[in-house]
Amino acid sequence: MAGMRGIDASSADTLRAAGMRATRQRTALLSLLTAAEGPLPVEALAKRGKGAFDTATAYRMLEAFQTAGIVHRIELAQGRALFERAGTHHHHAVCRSCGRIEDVEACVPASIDERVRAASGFARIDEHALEFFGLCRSCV
Amino acid sequence: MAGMRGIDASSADTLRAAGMRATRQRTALLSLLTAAEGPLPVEALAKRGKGAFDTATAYRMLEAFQTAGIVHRIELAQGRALFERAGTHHHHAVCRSCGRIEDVEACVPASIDERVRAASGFARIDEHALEFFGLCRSCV
DNA sequence: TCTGTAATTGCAAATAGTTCGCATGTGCAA
DNA sequence: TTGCACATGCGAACTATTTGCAATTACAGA
Repeated sequence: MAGMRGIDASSADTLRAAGMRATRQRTALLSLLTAAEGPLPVEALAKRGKGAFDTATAYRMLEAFQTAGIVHRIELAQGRALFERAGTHHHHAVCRSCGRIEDVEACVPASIDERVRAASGFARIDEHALEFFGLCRSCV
Repeated sequence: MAGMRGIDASSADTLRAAGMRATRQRTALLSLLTAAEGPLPVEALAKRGKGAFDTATAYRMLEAFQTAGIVHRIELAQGRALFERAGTHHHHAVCRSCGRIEDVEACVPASIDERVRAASGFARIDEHALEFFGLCRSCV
């Protein structure tokens, strides 16, 4: 792997490919998101970042990532946004008791976006989110 | 309509049927929600309530309504919760530009909740939410 | 490789939505 | 009609997120 400058090389490349500067903070944040096992709140990202970036900066970076389409923001926890690396289309199951979030493969027919567009007053529908709520095994 | 004590009679009945006191504030809030054309933030409910109830109280009432299953809370606007009268199962289309929210009839097959439960680590799935994102006609 | 410059960051202060404590008020069962 | 547990209003406290601004830094071009 000649030329690899570390585990963050691909994150830096992704950033530059998206037209944004590959700063130390952004590279660290994107690496964390890529390695994450699920959606995380900024608080958790900051903790995992071990001081590599400031919280306010994290929010700014995440907004930029969102705009670039490399990160998704979801609002499942009450009052706190969660962020996850974009790429694989999937949905979530949320435990009402402990808040645990699990990725879910199940999805709606691909044609549904178009069907909704036609039936609604919308000019275009380019994304959908599907969430399931219930109780995980640990919460009986 | 003998015996009807006003337009809020049914709201009061709904409250008592749910085992909660039919206070002036609760009756007013539930009437507003029932008459609403879509999900509303607490701010809008308070404004429509014209001083009939306090904002802090509105949050408390809405939490009680949620627990009783007569109101749904959704998190579509960034940072502010929206509330709507429960009853008809439906979903939402959200305009990324102006934030407009429209009800949508489209849904997933009824069997999907069970399928997700079986495939996931969840003991039970009793609800799902489906949101569509795009641009409404007014936002081109 | 060095440099200029515009983009980015850190810190601290400001917002905004939501929640809480507590004294007062009130629905409703008896 | 009355008692009292439950509800409400007010203000203060919280929490997540955003913003202003000066200092720092990535990286295109020399």
